[in-house]
Amino acid sequence: MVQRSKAPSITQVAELAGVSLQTVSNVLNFPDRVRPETQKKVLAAVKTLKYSPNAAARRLKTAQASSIAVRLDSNSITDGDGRGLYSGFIQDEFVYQLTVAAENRGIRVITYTANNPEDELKKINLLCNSQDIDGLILTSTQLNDPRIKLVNSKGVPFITFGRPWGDDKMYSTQRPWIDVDGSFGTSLATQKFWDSGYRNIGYAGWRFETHKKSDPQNVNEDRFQGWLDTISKLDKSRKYTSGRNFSAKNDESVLGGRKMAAELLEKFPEIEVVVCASDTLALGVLLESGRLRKKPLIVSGFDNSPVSKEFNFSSLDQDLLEVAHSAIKILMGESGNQIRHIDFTKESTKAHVLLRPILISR
Amino acid sequence: MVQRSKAPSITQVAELAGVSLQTVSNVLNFPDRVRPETQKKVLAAVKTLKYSPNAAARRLKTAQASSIAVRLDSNSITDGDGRGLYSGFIQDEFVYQLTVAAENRGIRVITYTANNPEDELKKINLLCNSQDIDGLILTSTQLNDPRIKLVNSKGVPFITFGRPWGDDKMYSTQRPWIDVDGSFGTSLATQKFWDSGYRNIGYAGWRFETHKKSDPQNVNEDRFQGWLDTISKLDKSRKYTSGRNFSAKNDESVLGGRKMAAELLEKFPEIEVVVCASDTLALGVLLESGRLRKKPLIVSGFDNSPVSKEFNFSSLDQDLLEVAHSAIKILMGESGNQIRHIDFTKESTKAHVLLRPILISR
DNA sequence: CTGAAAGCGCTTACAG
DNA sequence: CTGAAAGCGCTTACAG
Repeated sequence: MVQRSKAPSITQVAELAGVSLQTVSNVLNFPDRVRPETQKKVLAAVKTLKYSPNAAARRLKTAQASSIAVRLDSNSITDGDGRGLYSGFIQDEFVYQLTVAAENRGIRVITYTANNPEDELKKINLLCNSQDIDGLILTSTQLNDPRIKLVNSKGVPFITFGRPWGDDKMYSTQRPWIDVDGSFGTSLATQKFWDSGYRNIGYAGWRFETHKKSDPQNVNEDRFQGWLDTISKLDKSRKYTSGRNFSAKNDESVLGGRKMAAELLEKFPEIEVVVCASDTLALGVLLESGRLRKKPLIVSGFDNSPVSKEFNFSSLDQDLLEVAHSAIKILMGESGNQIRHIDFTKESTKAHVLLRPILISR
Repeated sequence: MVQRSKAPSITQVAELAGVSLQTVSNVLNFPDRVRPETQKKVLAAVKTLKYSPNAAARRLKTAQASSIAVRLDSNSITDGDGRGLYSGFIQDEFVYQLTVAAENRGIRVITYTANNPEDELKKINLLCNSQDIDGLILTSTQLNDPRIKLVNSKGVPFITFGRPWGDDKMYSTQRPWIDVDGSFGTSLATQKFWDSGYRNIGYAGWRFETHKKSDPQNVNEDRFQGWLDTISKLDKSRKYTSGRNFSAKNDESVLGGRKMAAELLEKFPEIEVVVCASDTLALGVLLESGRLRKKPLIVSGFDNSPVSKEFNFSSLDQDLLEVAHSAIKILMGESGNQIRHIDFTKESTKAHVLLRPILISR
């Protein structure tokens, strides 16, 4: 069995190149300080020895972990309530793209898991205290999220993927976030269907509580609002103000979609198209309407997941590579390789990024 | 803005506790060496200061990264060919469970990505040379996988999730792996359906080339073989030897499943049940047979993904937590917190673990 | 059981 | 442009 060979150190590179440690370090970190011939010698030695700097030593000296952490969740559903066909699609794809974006800046991504919120606080605490990370990605944030308080107390830069709905400080630079504009998405789908000549465009989404605030207070409401505002504006012949016409709400499951299709077809037989809050719901509407009628309803979904591709319906695509790049920018600024507290008042980087989904027509 | 507070060091703990560094280190790493009263003092100081050892310093000194790496793939399909409804389910769930299992042993999981095989070699090379990891998880291995050669040359312990099909050294301790027994799975489903009284049990799977070797040479063939062997044994009334009776092969897509349902129903109208190679294929068979007949065919899928739950059909479940635990054992042995080269001839840990899926009946 | 000291492999002021 | 030296925060033989 091959034993792990002791990796070459900077000392060996210096010896082989016939220069001092300092020079080797300079060639690697500040090439400008060293004249070309010396650089060449050093680089040749680096190549010969297949040298890479020892990351632990560098981290110790620079006090920079050059790492960020992100939580991973299980996609295996344990209980009975539906979570759709591919609940983790966005999260998993985001983590993938985050790793891509981080690699581009020389940053490592460390994953962690949590059984419950307290467990997560412990894990984050350890990650920060051991100085394993100098930045954190938070997903699915709650109102008054205790994780934010913790991370702030540690002075570790963070960013949330998803707006902190309902938080007073939603637009404070203390609460940087990146999100995809759901309302814009459903509006876009509605408009496109209208432009294609359809006039009876319904909506199938998730349940939410009504309240008196003027702005949407969660994702469910946000996506619904995009459809409602747009169809109300386009179609003056009906009153959509109650929000009940042509729209239905149910669980995130194929069955939920099926139920809504049945409901909508019964109440509004003239309906032609249904804008849906998710690909799972869209599939439910598609299948059930195909069963009840000869010709299924036209549907659009959300996330452009494999489901929408396999069943060939339109869907709103979130550009997760761009989401990930934006997240990294908020942690590191426009360039450079350090995770740091960005001064959003002085730099061009924005603390809040709302990306627009695009409609993939099928 | 809260600046990142300088974390407490072992020196400060020692001062507060009124002991030497050495003693603090001992309390943390070898508690037995220190008497209880001293331990108490030290632990109190640790708590007061919220001290965690600096991971970089520990790594530098011990020359152990206490980290493993695993590749992440995108689940977003770029080209036209079907990859099913949830191609990444097993991989993503495995990475999640791997993180859980690693955390239990104090090991970090680092993710990386690769655009192509050469890129992956570069990434692995860097990870090893910078001593960021001391163990590696490899998925989707190829015949004569160059990654294995590379990692072996670095002397970094590794394990593959998935058997190295066709490799001469498949059962060598130089090639440790963990896998799920697909053949056993489809056999199990076939047997259960038979026991329930069904007699006309077909199979819908992926395409593969036939060859002259006696053993299956890939996953596709392995899953097919489980059905064929079992049904041949149970049903002496027919000849299944050609492997063509009651079985069909196609792409991993809903459409592929649909095509096979149509084909099987036409050729064998008496067919009642179809054992499928995946949940995606099972859904295709379910939907198409429901369209062609009043009563859809009974199907079973593979992976117990959300698809099988949403559409309520039976599926073969891989216990990925156990897969992950086995992977960690192969890298670290039965206990302890070091990633190392296990001497499989001397320890009870096995270099090859083939887990049995269980049938979730719905 | 406890302490003083060396050293892991880097980076970085500082001096030349 | 280059070199000798200090020090990051640990762990670990070694001496008491």
